[in-house]
Amino acid sequence: MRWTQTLIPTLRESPAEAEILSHKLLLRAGLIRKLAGGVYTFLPLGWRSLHKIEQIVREEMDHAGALEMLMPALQPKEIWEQSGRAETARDVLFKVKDGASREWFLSPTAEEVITGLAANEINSYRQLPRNFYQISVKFRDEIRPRFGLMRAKEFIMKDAYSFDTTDEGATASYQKMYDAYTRIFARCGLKTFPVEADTGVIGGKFSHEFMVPAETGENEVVYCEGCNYAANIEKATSGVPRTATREIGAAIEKFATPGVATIEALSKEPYKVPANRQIKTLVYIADSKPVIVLIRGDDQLNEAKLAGLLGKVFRPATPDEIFVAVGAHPGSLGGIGVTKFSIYADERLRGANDMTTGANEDGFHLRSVSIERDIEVTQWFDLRTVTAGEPCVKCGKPLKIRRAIEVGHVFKLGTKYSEKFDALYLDETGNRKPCVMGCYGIGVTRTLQAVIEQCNDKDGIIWPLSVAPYQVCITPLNVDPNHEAMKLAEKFYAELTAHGVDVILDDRDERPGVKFKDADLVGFPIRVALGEKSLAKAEVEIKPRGKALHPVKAEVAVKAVMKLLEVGKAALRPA
RNA sequence: CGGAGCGUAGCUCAGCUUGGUAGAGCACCAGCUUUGGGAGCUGGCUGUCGCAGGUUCAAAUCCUGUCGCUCCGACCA
Repeated sequence: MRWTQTLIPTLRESPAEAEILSHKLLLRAGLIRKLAGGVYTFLPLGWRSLHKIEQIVREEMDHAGALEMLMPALQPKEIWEQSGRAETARDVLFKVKDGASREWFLSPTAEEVITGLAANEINSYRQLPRNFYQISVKFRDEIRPRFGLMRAKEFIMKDAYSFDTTDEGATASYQKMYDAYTRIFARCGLKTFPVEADTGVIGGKFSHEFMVPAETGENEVVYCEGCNYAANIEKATSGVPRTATREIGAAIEKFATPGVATIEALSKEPYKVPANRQIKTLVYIADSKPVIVLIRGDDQLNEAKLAGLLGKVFRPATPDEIFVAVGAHPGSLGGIGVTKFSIYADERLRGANDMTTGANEDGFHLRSVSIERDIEVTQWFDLRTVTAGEPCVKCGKPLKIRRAIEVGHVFKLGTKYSEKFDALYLDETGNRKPCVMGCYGIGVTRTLQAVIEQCNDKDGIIWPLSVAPYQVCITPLNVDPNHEAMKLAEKFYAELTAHGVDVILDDRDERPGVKFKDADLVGFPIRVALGEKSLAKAEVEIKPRGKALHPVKAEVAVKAVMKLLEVGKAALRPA
C-alpha cells in the first residue's frame, strides 16, 4: 500500500475524549474514530490489525476442532424469555421493535440461539462432542461505555459453545479452549495470565479469565508469587485465620454508645473496641425481603460473593427499610434477636466470641457476644474481600493484588441451557440426556486495545509483528520518481510485496521528521529509511521499532528485512 | 441511575467573571524558500459558539430547560 493512497489520519495531539494511553494512541495513530459514546468506526489501519487478530483466533479455534459459523445479531425476544435472561440480563439488552411492534434483542451473546439449534439438529451421542463458534458484532447497553474499545456498546467478540455427553467430556472441551486461548494471546504478542473467575449466578465449577496486567484494567486480580494461585478478587479466597477465640466469659452486656454510628468511632475513646472485635451488620433486599449479612468489622463485604448466595438481583436496603426491619438505623445494627430474616455470616466469624455489635436500638451496642451462641446464623459463607498480604490459600506466601484487563473468559456451563431448551441427545442405551455445555468468549476489539496498552513507548505504538497493520514501512526521504531514494524504495516495495510481506510505502512529499514521527506513532515493526546520507555509502537504514537502527548495504536490504521478519515470527510462536 | 467536570474551526484551546459585529496554534489550500526527527515566510479557506427557550436595544458571555461527551461507582468480552 502507498501511504498517499490510503487514509491514515494521524493526530499530533490527543483528543480530549481519550483518557488512557491506549485510547489516545488508537485515535492519534488513525486506527479508530468515535461515532458516539461506545460506538466506533475502524479506519483502514485499525481494521487491518483487527482482522489479523480475528485470523489468529480463527486459526487456533479451527486447530482446536471448533466449527465456525454465524448466528443472527437480531434475535426474537421469546428465546430470551425461555432462558430467563430477558429478566436477568435486562439491563444490558438492546431492544428494538419492528414495524409490526414485534420485539427483538440485539445479541450480546448467543447461548439461546446455539442451544436452540443444538436441540433441533443434535440427536445422538454419535454427533458429540461439538464446539461451534462465531466472530461477530455484539451489542451491550453498557451503562457506562469507557476507555474507547475497552468497554463499548458495540464490539466484536468471538463466542464459542461446546456440547458434550458427559461432565468429563465437557471438562476436556474446556481444557482445549483454555489451551487455545493461551496460544491465541501468545500469538498476538500479549502477555496474559489465567485467573480463577467468579461463576456468578450461572454456577458450575470451572471458570477462568485471561487477564492482561495493566494499571488501567477494570479488574483486580489476587495472585501468589509462591505458587500458581491467581483469582479475580470477586472470587479470591485466602488463608486468613479465623477470629481468635477468647475465654468464654460474661454474658451479653448492653452499653450506651450515643452518636456512634461507625466501626471506626467504636474503636476509639472511650469504647476502644478494635475493629477485628466488632461484627459489621449489613442489610440487603433480595427478592423483596430483607436479609442480614454479618462480616467482621475490619473486613469488606464482597458483593460478587454475596450474589452467589442471593442471586443477581439484590440491593442494599435503605435506612428506612432497615428501621422497619430491625428497629434501628445503620450504626446500631446487629444480628442478635433477629429471627424473621435470613442471616448470612462470613466464615471468618465462625466461633468468634467476645465480640461487639449493634443492639438494634439506636445509640446502644452489645459486648461479650459469642456469635454461635447468640445469633441464629442461617448459613456460613465466604463473603469477605481478600486484601494484599494475606496468606495464600495454597502455599501460605503473602498474596499480592494487581489490576488487569479481561480479554477472554472460559466457562463450564453444565446443563443449565440445554435443559431449558431441550438440547437432549440419545445415549448408547437409548436414554435422553441433556448436553453438557461450555461457553468461551474473547473480546476481539478489546484485545486490540489491550495490545496497544501493553506495547508502546513515548513515541507511539510498538506493534507485535503478528498484528501490525503493516509489517514494514519503507520511508524514502525524497519521493521524486527520478531520485535514487525513491527508485530504490519502489524496488524494495515490489520485492517485499512479492515475498508476501505487508508493506507500506510512505510516498508522501513530507519532511523526514514528519515521516519518522508518523511511522513511530503508528508503530510499524520495521522501518526502512532511504536517504542521501546512507545512499552515498550504498546503504539503507533498517530500524526495528523500539530498537536500535542499523545500516545495511542496499543490495542485501530485502534479505535482511526477511531475516528480521523470520526471527520476529519465531518469537511469537507459542510453545 | 447516583456523584463530578466539559461542550467555541478537522484537532488542542483562549474569549465568558464585567453582554457590544468570533480568536490563536496545529491541520487544510496556493505560492516561494527549505529538505535526516512534527521547518520558515506570504496569502487564503474553515464556525448554526451543542440545541431550545428566556432576559436585553444587543447573548459565545446572564437565566431556565434539554441533548451530547468525559471521569468516579454498580455491569462485563
